[in-house]
Amino acid sequence: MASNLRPLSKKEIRRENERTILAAAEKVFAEAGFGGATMQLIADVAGLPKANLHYYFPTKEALYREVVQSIFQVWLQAANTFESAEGPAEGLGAYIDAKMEISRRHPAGSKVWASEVMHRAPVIQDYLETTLVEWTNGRIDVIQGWIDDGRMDPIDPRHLLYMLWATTQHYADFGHQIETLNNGAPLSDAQWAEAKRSVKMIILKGIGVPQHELDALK
Amino acid sequence: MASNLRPLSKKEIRRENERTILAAAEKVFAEAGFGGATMQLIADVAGLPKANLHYYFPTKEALYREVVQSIFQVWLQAANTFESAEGPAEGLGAYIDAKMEISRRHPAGSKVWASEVMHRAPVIQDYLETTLVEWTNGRIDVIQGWIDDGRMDPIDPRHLLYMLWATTQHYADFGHQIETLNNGAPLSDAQWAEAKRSVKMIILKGIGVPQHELDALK
DNA sequence: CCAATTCCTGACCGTATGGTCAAGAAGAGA
DNA sequence: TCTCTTCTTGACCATACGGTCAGGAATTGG
Repeated sequence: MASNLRPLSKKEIRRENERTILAAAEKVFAEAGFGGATMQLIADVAGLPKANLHYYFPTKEALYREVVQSIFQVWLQAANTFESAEGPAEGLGAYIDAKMEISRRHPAGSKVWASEVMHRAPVIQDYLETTLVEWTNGRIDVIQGWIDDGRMDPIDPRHLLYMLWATTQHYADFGHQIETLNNGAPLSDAQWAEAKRSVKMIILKGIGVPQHELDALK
Repeated sequence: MASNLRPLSKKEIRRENERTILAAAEKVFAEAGFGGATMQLIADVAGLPKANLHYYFPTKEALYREVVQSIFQVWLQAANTFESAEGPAEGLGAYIDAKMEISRRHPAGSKVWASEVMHRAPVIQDYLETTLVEWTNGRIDVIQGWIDDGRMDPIDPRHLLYMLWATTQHYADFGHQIETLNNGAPLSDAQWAEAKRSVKMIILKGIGVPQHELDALK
């Protein structure tokens, strides 16, 4: 019973429809892959006629590109937790929390991203080569700084980053497998908390963060 | 100039063609996903007419199922390194080595597997619920035994396994991203060695394996 | 040597898909 | 109110796809 008394303005209509279509597309692309997704199915999920999708997004590729780009934005935002941190325990701990939360709240987005990269990034290769490379190099400098300050072991920062990405995104991308191994049930709040705790503990301890800093994380 | 003097027997022909087709299919499914892959493209890669594929594998789904199952076998085999181990350093260390080697040698297979699971395992859900569950529970017992013996910290074995899977498979599934971040070049022998070393060190130290056991790993 | 069986493949078919279009409905702006 | 622009959508189209099939070639087994 949504009260739609006042008719929507054209601008509102456009914004609303684009949002609806993008949400439906993210879901369908995640579940079926780019090749397996059909415009008809996306339209059905969005509750709009197929021709209407093509009014807002000229081609399937264009729609897909928008989906991937919006995911990349979310991804980059989480990465900011890194910046202001004062040391590895705080910085990496917050980063892990943020990425785990994304895996929990936006599993479809994570899957679309994974699928895109697995297929050699046909539509966002330029992003990888520019934004991602810059971001990564910046974080490598931060981590190297921590190493130079003796706040963690001399780990190759790249492999540490890969491990962070892999582990946190695994909970979204392989969520179905995890669910199956959890007797078919999604992880409960407590299980998610335990997952975060385990990941943080293993990694932070593994890179040589002093015990008293770990204790401070609760 | 392969010397094909003696004509192949029917059985050899069948074995050879099935192998060729499965190899081509694995590659194409990995690169394009199930929905994006076409029988025509698989046929081209295999160097056979499309109709010939349908002679050996009745449908696209049947061919795909064979590919996924063969990957699952490789996966299970690597898992045996676990069994005979005498402690976490040796057992998990060997397991990580084995899985990293699979990621390096069979990236396409890993990608197909990842894609299948991401799409909620439409064709191998029964395997997940039987073989994988059994295997996982067995390893959990092994790990729990190590914990009970005080050979490692009391980590939830499930999340440790997820981290192992995620991290090792990441080098295959996200190999393109890693390559991009490596100036577009594949990892060298030395870089692969360093990756293995980093992963093993972080995880084993992270779960509380005593330092002298880590040193023993080189 | 002669069936019987297995293998091979070009041509073909029905369907589903991405995309188009024309004609109308609905706000916007004056 | 009247025009202009934006939005909506059923019907349509060309193509590409998975799959079929008939008929010939090759190998097998007796």
